[in-house]
Amino acid sequence: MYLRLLERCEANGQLTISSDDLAKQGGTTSAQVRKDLSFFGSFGKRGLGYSVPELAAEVREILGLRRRWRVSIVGAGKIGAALAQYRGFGQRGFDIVAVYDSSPEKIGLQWGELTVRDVNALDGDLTADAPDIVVLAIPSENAQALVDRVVAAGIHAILSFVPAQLHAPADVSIKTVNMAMELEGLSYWLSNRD
Amino acid sequence: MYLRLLERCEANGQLTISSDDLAKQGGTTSAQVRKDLSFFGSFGKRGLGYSVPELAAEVREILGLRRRWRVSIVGAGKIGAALAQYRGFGQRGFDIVAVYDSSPEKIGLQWGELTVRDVNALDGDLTADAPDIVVLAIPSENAQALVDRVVAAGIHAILSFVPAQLHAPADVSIKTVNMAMELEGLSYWLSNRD
DNA sequence: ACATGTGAACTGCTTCACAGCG
DNA sequence: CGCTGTGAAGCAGTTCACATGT
Repeated sequence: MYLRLLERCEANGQLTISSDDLAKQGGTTSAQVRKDLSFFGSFGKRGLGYSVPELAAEVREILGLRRRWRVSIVGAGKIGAALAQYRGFGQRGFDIVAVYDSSPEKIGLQWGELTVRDVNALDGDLTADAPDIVVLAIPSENAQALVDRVVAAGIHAILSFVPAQLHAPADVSIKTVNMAMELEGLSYWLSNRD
Repeated sequence: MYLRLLERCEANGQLTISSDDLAKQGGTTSAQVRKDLSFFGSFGKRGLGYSVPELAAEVREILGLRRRWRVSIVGAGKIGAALAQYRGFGQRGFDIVAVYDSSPEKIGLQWGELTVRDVNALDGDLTADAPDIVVLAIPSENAQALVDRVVAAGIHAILSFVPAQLHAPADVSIKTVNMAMELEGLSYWLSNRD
């Protein structure tokens, strides 16, 4: 979140920013901002605040965004398509290098630079020309089996859009995006607001 | 998450489940499960565990899912399309009642039951035939202005796919789904794993 | 014997408040 | 003087451990 705020400041040509400003824009408190950042180092100048470009560079460094990351998408359905064609990822350092599907109707489709590949080619690709991150945009049924395959191939980072609980060893990070769960959170909010 | 696990148990015809089972499936601990549930009431039977259908009903009640919710989507781009055409929401109690866009090429398109409407009609629709939840799937530039309009019309729940920090009064809940942020989290994980 | 519900202990995160430095 | 960096205090969420009920 800090990186997003800082990039907007960079775009505006703002050179310096205080923890209080960052807090207001991010919806937190200045103490929170200072504690968050101080976990990683002392980036500010007393009496002045933080240098916007310097702090942005530090945050990028912390997040590991000095390099680019290779991302493969499994599942060429609606979500897979939306992700594959979204420009924003490239801008943020994530290159989509392959898309896979199991359906004969999808395999071979040309999506811009990408050709939808047969998911049977996945295991081979994962060892020959491995991505860093695998995105899962497939139905729940096959999801755990696919996680197992991907983990076996040595992948350590998965972004899942599957509405089910997936399991993996501790050295693999699975981030799950579940829109139904977000909506249920709003349902709870609406029901208990007075 | 509990609701998802319980629904799978229901589908399997499992009648009863222990906090320990729920914990294993959900990746937490049995104490965690019991504390979570006990916040809302005493749903279990000592020596037995929880009745799957009873607990599922309780969780649905807690989440406010005894009724259905009306959802409007603003933005008929890739994400808006994926959401509008996704079957899963209807199954979980969320009915998509309208889709809006500003582009003349999109307005009037027929998406299944839905016709893409002019976003200028939004403010009128929000008062005449208000949805409960508004989903934002539009570019960052216009997002805050749209939040303001939606809030002014009395909406209290927003699900945003906009990669920017949005602000609203305390009586409005904004849930943000930001895929770039999830990928950055994975980047951090990959960079700091050893 | 089994598994819940819950005070008590513990852990980690947030907020406070101020010394220290530009 | 302004704003950071940080111990200390405060708060919230998690884990422990056991009394309690079936």
